[in-house]
Amino acid sequence: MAFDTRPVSSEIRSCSRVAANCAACPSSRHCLVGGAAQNETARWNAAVQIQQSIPAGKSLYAVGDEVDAVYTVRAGCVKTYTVDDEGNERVRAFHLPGDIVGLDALGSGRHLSHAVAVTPAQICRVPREQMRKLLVESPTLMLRLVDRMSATLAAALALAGDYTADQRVAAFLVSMHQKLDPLPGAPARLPMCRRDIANFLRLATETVCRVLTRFEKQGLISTDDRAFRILRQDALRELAEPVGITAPAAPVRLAA
Amino acid sequence: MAFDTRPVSSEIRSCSRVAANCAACPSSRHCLVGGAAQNETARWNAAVQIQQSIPAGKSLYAVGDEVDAVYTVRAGCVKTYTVDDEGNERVRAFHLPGDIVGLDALGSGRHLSHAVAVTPAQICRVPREQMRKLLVESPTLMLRLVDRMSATLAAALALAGDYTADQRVAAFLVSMHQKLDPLPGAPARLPMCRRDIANFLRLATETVCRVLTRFEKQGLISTDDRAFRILRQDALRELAEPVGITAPAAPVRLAA
DNA sequence: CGTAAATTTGATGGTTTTCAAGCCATGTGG
DNA sequence: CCACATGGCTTGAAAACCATCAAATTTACG
Repeated sequence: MAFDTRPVSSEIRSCSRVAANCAACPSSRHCLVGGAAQNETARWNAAVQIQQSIPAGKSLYAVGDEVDAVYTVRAGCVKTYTVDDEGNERVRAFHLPGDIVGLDALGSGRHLSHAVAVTPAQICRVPREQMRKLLVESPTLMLRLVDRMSATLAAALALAGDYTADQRVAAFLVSMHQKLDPLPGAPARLPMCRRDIANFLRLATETVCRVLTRFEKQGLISTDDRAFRILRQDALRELAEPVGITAPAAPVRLAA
Repeated sequence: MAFDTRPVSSEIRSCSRVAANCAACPSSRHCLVGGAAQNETARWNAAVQIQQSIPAGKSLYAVGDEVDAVYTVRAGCVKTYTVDDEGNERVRAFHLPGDIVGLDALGSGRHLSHAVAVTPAQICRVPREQMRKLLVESPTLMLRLVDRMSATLAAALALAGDYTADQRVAAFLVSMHQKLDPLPGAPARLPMCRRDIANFLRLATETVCRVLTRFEKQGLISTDDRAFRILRQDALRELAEPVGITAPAAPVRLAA
């Protein structure tokens, strides 16, 4: 059991269930509604039923569960994974603030993966029907969603190629740094343990570890436990480029 | 590269039309319409505009081409592949009799991959609009199509995992033997060269070669150039099982 | 029949995994 | 407060596995 007992923000500890308030949400700039017009934010806000604090290690849903809602991550980190015939866990994705969890099975109606909080997390719950209605009413949201889903698929397929450990780890660092979006000068802190990173990248834990130490020795990054800074973004991006999971530096453009 | 990749599609459109006759097609049992009711076969037959022989190495379409039709393979083998930034070819799939080629981009309207005949091939051309109409009119066809597409996606994702060369080759042999479906006692003959197999499986050509030789020494298969027999299906399937690209022995069952 | 391509085999090297051990922080019970 | 256990992280040594390089042999085809 991977409980993470680091101190968390008072915000997360205090509220278990509160009324949604997207306009004041600190993660809005990462969220699907971020930058949406006033009335759309309001509509979204009305659809979001519940904000809930999830302790680290707790499951949001399991394989086979009926899909009755999708979730957006407001704070913390949620991982989704599958389990094969032999019981081996296989991390499919890490979901950070603004990401949507639970879209994998909107078609079949039943979840194809497990979702577990990696760190204490705050999530917003959007009932399935509300979500569907929102998307029909708002072309902008729909476009954003399609954009995200295709990006997710591309990221999943990107890991399919036969890349070196260096390329995978570099791509992971760049991608994570981008998503974590730390304040200028501040380090980014990875929410997940090395084992999960390795599993996600299809590498041995030791390999991830060794690559990180080498990157640090080469002056590409600096690390301190789970926190890291990118010292030479150009070199790291060049390494990561063939993997192609890194979005361009500019924020995702949306179709008009 | 000895392949003549000049596009053939204009030739296909302009050449004299051969009347399709699905009822008499030797590949019907592999085809989407195989086993369909009489009237559905007739509808499909009416939609199929052209049967055309394609010489080995000729291109059906290229990346960026407008999607104006889908094709079904009647005989021979067609491979689809993408080309990355560095010009490296990457085989996505081999299409055998009954398979549908060109579905990759029904949404975007432009092909995302190249399609080339690996051997002399016979293909049937179904214009896009006809295809769409057929699917709307025939729920059975639609179900069959969805079934095939999900199987294709599963196969693509299966190769994403980190499997050993033995597992990959075993899975390939089992899968191909199943699709080639040789007469009892007869060997199956692979239509594609070792290089394409290796590319598809993300292995070096020499590795594929060595694994095949070893499999033969171990008595799992017998080979003669591109032809092969499976001598110990159980052992081969056990090897291939983690990859999971092999359908169950029974034919695919369709919802009523 | 001869050339080019495809296939096969051998030798070598690099990358990654595996096995093993040590370090460090955290938590528990005496 | 200390001894001890635990789990995550790191490092080292060895082996497995596969790619690469090189060359021999076979096959395809004009």
